[in-house]
Amino acid sequence: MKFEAVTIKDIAKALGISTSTVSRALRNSYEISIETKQLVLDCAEKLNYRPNPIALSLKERRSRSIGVVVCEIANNFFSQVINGIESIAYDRGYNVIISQSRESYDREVIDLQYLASRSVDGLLISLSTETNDMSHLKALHEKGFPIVFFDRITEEIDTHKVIVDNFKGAYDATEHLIKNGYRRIAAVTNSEFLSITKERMAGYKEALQMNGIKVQDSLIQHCFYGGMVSAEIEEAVNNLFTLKQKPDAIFATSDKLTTGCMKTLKRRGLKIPDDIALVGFSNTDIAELIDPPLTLVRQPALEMGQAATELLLQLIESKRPITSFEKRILTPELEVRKSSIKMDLIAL
Amino acid sequence: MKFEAVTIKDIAKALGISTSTVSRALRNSYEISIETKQLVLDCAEKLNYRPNPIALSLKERRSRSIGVVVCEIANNFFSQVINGIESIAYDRGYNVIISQSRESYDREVIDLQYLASRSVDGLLISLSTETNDMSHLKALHEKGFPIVFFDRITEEIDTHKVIVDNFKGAYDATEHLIKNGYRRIAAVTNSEFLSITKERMAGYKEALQMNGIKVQDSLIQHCFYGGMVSAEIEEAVNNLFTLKQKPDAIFATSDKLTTGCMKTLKRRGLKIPDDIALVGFSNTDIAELIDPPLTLVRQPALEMGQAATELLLQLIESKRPITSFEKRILTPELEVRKSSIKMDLIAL
DNA sequence: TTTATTTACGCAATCGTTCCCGGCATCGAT
DNA sequence: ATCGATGCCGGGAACGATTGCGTAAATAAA
Repeated sequence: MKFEAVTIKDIAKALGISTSTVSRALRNSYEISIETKQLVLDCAEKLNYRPNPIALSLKERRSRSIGVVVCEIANNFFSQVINGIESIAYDRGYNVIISQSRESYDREVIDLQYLASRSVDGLLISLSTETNDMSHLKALHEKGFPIVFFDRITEEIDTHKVIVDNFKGAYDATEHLIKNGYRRIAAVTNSEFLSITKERMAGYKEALQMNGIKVQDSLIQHCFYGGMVSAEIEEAVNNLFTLKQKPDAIFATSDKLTTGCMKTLKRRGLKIPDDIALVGFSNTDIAELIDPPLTLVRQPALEMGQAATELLLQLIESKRPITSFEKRILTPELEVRKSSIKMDLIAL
Repeated sequence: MKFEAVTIKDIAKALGISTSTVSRALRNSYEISIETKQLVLDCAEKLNYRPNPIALSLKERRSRSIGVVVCEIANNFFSQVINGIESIAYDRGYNVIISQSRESYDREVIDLQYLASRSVDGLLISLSTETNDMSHLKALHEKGFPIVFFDRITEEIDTHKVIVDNFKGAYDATEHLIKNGYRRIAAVTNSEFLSITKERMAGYKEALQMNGIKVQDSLIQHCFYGGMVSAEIEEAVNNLFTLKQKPDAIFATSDKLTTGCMKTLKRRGLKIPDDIALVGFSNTDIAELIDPPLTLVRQPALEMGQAATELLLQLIESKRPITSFEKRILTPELEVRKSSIKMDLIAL
């Protein structure tokens, strides 16, 4: 099924002039008389002419589209980020092409090749959990291909980055638990490769230490696929509850881990927050509907998408190579609800 | 910032042969000797050659990309649909370009123009709530541009469509409420223009009538923007509770409306399901965590995205114009939880 | 040996658009 | 009347890749 479209040739033929003249008339060149311009404009309107962006892309060697690689679209945080990306890109006349790595390194490499082989002008990426080797990204970056990292970044590549203050988010969450009387605070977290894991765990540990609580490795459970495999979370929670000294609170470091933990805890018949408290990173919009209402660290996802896109377009549209890069750090928000506050404390 | 890329010309020059030979060697044509092929392949590998999809698009008059228009990405249902779309498109070598109409007709028209001006080979669309006039879509469709509707469809255009059995979903939900002793069942629903609204309301009404309950217009509240404006839901619920005879159950017809209703009911201090029951269409993955666990009609969103994409690619890749179209109807699932079952009934 | 056939490659057009370059009028100035 | 300037427009190359056609050399068939 092809569908024919009007080109400048059609206009040229209809008017008995050359394509150069048509092109110039449409671009409002000073070299074309007003009468001819009007003729061309009217004819273009009549034939419903639309310039062919592909021909333009070939000529200008830019596609006016940007690639986005995230691990998963159907995720509160990432879909909100994409929302932000799309809003800026749209305003600036760029298409957004989205790929999911599904937390797979191989898939990420393939996605990148696909996107980068000149079909996109730049790339926004949040690394997959499996990604440990950055050579695929380095190769692109060294060729001068514009890349902006967001959320899950790497220090190995020097370019713009947008993250939230993960340290602070985790610190605040952990401190909040401590202030509410919890002492044996477990962490259910992502792959240790991920930047967000390192940053959040650093915040968690710092909060414990600042409050005179010793960090215990047995209380830290890593879920390599961040809860994409639900058995992972099950196992993590299991490990925690077979400890001699069980935890009295859990800090979960991602959306899926947080809700996954809650599901597991409930299935075990545990009362939150009395048997165990729960705080986690999440961008759900129904935290208040959950039983009990969920205390969470919310990330400004929309803003993150917007900031990353602005920085990327800046790279793309800059005349000269940019050598000085920015790491933009947004502030997460701790939203306190009942999942982290013991009932007897409320009674006081 | 441009970044230079390797073309077949570079290979040709390096090897001292013509671009035709390079092209044919790369496509493994029988006209090229094995030795030359090997030479070209090695050189391409060495220079890290990647074919330019844009040049190909121009030549073949197809972009190998499809456009998607939904009202909102950051929505459980749509992000799962997109997931399905992306999975099929990816396998078949197509890019996915996503646009959000944000429930605006104007924006939908602009998005469409943007996508359709030959940068995409076909279109997947779920109509915006404001869309009443289909002329923008008809114009494209009549030119032979491949379009597949999903979720929010129109009867005015004859092409492939994928929906769920909205009638059944609503019927089952309503009947379920009736069987659990509810009689004054209100409906909080979307714009009356939308196909899904019509279908779901028909199922709702039929279930009432089949059970000898009269349909009361005062119990039907339309939220034009489907809860994107939260005041809308507030007002709808308000209207219901200022009735002389208040409802004892609410059936909400979309994700946002369902959670929105629940928020509003909770803020009013109403106990669900004792004061009022709640059932709604939703694709949330944390229904079991909600207080009370939410009874919902779940749509096979992933499958819908996959089916729509398969049908679209079928249209795109067909040699001859297709004249016979399919309406694929998937089956929604009623997931019963506590939000729709009175406690005293449970006790029995 | 001559002719026919195959092998292996190059030339050039094509996709839609832009833009450099060149050229023909027309007009004013000399 | 001649020259230069200006206004207005067309020809054609280019972007990167594919492909029909032409053709030289090598081989096979006569």
